[in-house]
Amino acid sequence: MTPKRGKEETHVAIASQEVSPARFSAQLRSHALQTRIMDLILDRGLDVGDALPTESELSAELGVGRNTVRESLKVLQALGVIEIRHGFGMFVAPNNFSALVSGLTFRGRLSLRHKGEEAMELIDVRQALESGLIGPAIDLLTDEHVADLRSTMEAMEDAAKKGEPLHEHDAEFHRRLYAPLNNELLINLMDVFWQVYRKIHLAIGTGPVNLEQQTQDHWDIFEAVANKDKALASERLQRHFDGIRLKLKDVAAA
Amino acid sequence: MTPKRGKEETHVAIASQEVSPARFSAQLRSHALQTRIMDLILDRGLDVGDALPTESELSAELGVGRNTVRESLKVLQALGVIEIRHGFGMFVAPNNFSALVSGLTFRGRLSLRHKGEEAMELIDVRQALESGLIGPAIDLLTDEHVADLRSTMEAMEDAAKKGEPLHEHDAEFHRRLYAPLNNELLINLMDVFWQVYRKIHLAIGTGPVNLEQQTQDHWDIFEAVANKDKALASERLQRHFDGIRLKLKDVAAA
DNA sequence: ATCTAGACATTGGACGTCCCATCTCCTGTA
DNA sequence: TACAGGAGATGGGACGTCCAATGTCTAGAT
Repeated sequence: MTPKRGKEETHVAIASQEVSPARFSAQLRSHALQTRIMDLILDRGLDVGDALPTESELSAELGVGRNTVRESLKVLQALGVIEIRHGFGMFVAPNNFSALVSGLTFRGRLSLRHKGEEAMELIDVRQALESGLIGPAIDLLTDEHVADLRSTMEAMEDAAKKGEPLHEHDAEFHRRLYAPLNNELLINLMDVFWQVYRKIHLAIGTGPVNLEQQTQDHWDIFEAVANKDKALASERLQRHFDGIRLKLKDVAAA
Repeated sequence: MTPKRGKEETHVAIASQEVSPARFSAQLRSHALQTRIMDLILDRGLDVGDALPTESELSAELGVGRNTVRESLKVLQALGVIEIRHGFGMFVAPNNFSALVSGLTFRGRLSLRHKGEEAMELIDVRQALESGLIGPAIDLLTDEHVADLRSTMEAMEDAAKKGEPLHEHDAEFHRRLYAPLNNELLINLMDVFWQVYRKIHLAIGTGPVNLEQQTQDHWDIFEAVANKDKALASERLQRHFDGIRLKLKDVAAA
């Protein structure tokens, strides 16, 4: 007999955060193991780039099977905590949020099947972050930063003239826009959002792209930033994202 | 390029952005497996709450061992993609960013050993997000939202008078502040940041807390929001985070 | 007829073992 | 001196086995 799963009456109330008295050990044990490994790293004073004990050593020290510890290690790798190199060892990873990309992308694609709400939410957050932080960034802007931005824009323009895709330059532009803030977390976050947005876009198929318009938008933003006109820069960024939002809506409708 | 942080020891140069041609299969195979599972979910049209195939079925369908598929499943669980319930099955998880908390917390604690920079960066991002988004939130604020906020504040005041910790009310206040935006991603993100901040704070030991002052800060913010005074609300939020930042610095110094 | 306790099937959790893949480092040879 | 190849170590993966948790179903009592 094949009990058809998954199409039954919706199992409601999955994952309510309340303390469901039932599954205490279920979820928590593996999580506890992950925590123990992270604590071990912190306790031993390991720093970024330092090597962790081998899988076997960890298995012995933590008193769990190697397969079990491997599962936790994979999770830690996915969370960007450690880096695993086949045949060499495991190391404390540098800051790296790329792990979040896949999870968020999945969410986005899942929601796109319905109304694409979540993809819009992503744009909203990006818009708030970028247009809100451009002011503080301009405060800290140096000539060097402006020069970097200009060279990025020139590269983007070159690519546009050649008809090449400019997403890499686009990402680089936004990244450098906030470099003055010297906030790695922010840069990583925005990078993640950017990549997720792009992956979702790829998954649903990109509409027609207007390379010249896209380049001009960025030049306009650059101009406002170079002139240290915070209000104008913020407004143009706002517009920039409005445009992205509209385009996404169009594509989703098709 | 991510800005280089301080120490540059000469041992293993791992994790450089270079695409080491060797590490293709190593890192990518497990990642590919995760992607295959996510694609399988999307292809079959599974939605939040629907059941996935069992571990054995997945193992057979994907042509990999059960242990291997389990590692990927654990990763997907950690990324908040699926929910695993012992003895029952695996299900597509609802939006849930709590998975990111542990990874970010680890990062924060790791950085606190040096200069606590990363914890500060976290505050910066929160500050930018909250003070930047309070305006749009006020635009969409209804009387009901205000009532919710007021009741949260009253609960906080009660707790303060009893000398109880108010972190839960604190979190609730900030959550409800942005409820009008109806942006789940944002709420989840801010929740994550809040929890990470709290965990880091716990880990390094909380300094003396002034319950009355804390409550008053929130009342001030509430007042500005209830009066729909965007500028004042934004400024008071800004100051609120400035206070948090100072306190964190004090604790880290001790 | 209804309710409850316990058996049962299903499913994930943990572990051990074996072998393969890949990396680094060292050694030997040209 | 330089290059190639092997040795050793380490992670990657696959089964197989047993354990534990959970939901369901049935038999018995009331």
